[in-house]
Amino acid sequence: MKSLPKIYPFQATESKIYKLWEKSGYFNPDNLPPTPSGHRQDKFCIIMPPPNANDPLHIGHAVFITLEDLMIRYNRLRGKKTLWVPGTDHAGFETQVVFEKKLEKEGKNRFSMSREEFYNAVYKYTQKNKKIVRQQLKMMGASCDWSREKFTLDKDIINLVYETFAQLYHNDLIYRGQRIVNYCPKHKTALSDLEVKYETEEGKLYFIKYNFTNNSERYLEVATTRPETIPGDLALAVNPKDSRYQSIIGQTVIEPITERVIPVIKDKRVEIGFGTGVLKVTPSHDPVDFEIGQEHQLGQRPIIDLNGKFNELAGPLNGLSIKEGRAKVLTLLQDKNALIKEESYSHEVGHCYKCFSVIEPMVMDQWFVRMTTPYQNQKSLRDLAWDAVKQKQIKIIPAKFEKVFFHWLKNLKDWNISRQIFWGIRIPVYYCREQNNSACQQQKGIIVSAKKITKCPYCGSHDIIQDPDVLDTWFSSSQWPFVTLMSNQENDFEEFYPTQVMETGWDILFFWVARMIMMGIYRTGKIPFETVYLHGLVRDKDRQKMSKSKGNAIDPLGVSRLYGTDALRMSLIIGNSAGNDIIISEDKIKGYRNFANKIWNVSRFIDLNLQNFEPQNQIKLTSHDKKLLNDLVKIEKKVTGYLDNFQFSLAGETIYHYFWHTFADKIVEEAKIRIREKNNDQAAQYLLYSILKNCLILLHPFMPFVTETLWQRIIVPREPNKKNANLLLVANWPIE
RNA sequence: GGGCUCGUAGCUCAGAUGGUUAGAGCGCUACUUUGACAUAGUAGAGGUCUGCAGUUCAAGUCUGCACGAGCCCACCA
Repeated sequence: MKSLPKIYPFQATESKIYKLWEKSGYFNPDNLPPTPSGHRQDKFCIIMPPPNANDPLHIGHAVFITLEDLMIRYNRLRGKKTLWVPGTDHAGFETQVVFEKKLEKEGKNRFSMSREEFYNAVYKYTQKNKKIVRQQLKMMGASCDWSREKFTLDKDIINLVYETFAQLYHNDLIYRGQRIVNYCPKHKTALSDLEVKYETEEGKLYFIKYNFTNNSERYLEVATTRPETIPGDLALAVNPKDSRYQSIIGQTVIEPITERVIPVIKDKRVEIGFGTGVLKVTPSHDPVDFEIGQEHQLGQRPIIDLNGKFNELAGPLNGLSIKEGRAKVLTLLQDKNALIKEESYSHEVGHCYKCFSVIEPMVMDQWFVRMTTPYQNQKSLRDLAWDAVKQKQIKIIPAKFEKVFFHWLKNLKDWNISRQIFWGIRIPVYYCREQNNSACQQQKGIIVSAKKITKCPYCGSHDIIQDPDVLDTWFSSSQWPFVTLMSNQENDFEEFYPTQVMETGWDILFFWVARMIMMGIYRTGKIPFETVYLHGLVRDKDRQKMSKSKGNAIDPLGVSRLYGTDALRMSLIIGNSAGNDIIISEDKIKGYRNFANKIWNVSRFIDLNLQNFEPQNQIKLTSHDKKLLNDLVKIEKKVTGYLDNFQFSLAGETIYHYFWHTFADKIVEEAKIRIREKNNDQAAQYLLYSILKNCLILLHPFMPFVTETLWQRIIVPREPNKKNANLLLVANWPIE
């Protein structure tokens, strides 16, 4: 047999090894061979957080692939029936934004094509990306079951999502309402509260005169940051406890721009200490004002349209942009001598998390999920999630995020799930415009239907239209654990739900994890997963978040081609503890490439020194040898303990350190002398062989390619008759 | 305005429930091409674990305060 090359040739072996695994069928839990102790009884299932099918994978994906594959491989070696379900996400808004940018470059936009054309073009685009993502996952060594791959727009997935929508609607947990929502004027869609990012901005606080109607000499002074919304004012408000203003409650003033008469009301939401203690109430363009308006039945006066321009109700501002409108209002106020003063003022302004446009609060008809309302003698969705974590049915790692989780739930408001975009799952609702019988009127003409319909099921009218909006991506994602299992093999849901681990980034704890817990329990009565493991974000040497636009991103494929996938994986595991951001650099990856080479060369040396060695032979070991083997058992126990506790970095460091500085530096060096002095010392050979074999198993979840390559080369030919020994992928973990 | 986290070697970070001379990678210095590996080996330099006070037989690890850094949430217009 030809000896191994001096340097680990990862380029030449990785894809071959992956094919070998795929061909075995062992990624599929149904095909896994039995273990020495018999049947694989315990289950271990992870549902992959589906990467967005709108771009190739980046280094952040490499983190989750590595950690999840590590857990899956470890548990497979431990003899569990393991399932890792892969999939991709259509990522509604995100993908639409990416695609629109692409269109922009080509000089087009989404309004220059029909809704259907747009949808089809994006669909094609995501299909292309799905293929790329699949290739990349394979390259990273992901041992997921491709026969169960899912896409969030698969028909069966959509149907299940629609079922949930209908169920929520019938439980009165979903409602349509005219409410004030976060509106991005650039993308022309509403966003959920989570999609608004607040940032401190230096602005101005303007103090403005509102004259009383009964006495033009007297006026109220109002402080505002947004004078351009004055034409939308429907009242002024003061705090009922504010002694300064008791006498003027109930009087009327003149709004200074369009000179309408508006009342002065009292409301506890007004802070006595802020500005002058008088608030201008603009119910159509401010969330607090909206609430005040509702309570005092002030009605609505929208002066800004969906393009972010003022309309005719804004009087002299008609047709202007918001910025222009503000300038105009200020000149008008000055002309009227109504602007008392300006103060500089820094405050938090909401921005679209994608394009950073200033969010315009707008009153729109939208679909909401009730988060804090109990239903049918059940707890609210919020409380379902709250209790599951509180009662430790679900454990969050690291635990510090449990606090964050509860804090978020505490302040939760209803969830806006409708988006005014084209790409995504269309809301399964139709409106009957005739409503020509009482049954239909009772439903307010709202028909929730998963199937496309052409006539109203209540009154038979053909004058129906489908709701134009699509669902927030996170609405479908929140159901991912059970819809993936329900739509796969017949028994998957019964067998694998609840899953064992949900591994994802801490940045989507609210977006995704919290909502998965709510929806999972709501729909199935069971928690979706037992443990949530949150990894950190990948940052560069200077702690900057990696991104393509910053140009500091490490391309996982690039480094994997340069240094090997195993090196990349190891560098993403070591130094990466739950919840903490992970910093990687090319130097670090190089270091683990060197380690892969170390493993290779120790194996190469052993391979060259195993003449006449039969692993089956009875061998008399020295007491020193026995001690060394016993030390190895200690290491095995330590690594196992760390892995069971999700301390992957410590597990990796332990085996790394043992392999290099104990096995290679000491044990191999000592054995080298014995083998040289006593021709082919059988005990020394046995020692090296068995330690190497166990180390390959221990290292396999971390560095699957190099270990499997060596297993095929060194172990398999020497133990040809052993069942299941043909693939390291399904070998047996050295300790129970 | 509320909440959370962090401050350990030149750099980037580990150090669970407090317990022997505080660890890793990279970097640095000197020597070594010796038949597994120079993607290496041997030897070594480098830390009063931000500061102060406290709890304890014992603190990087727990408590309080101070200083410094970062993050999240939030309707004071």
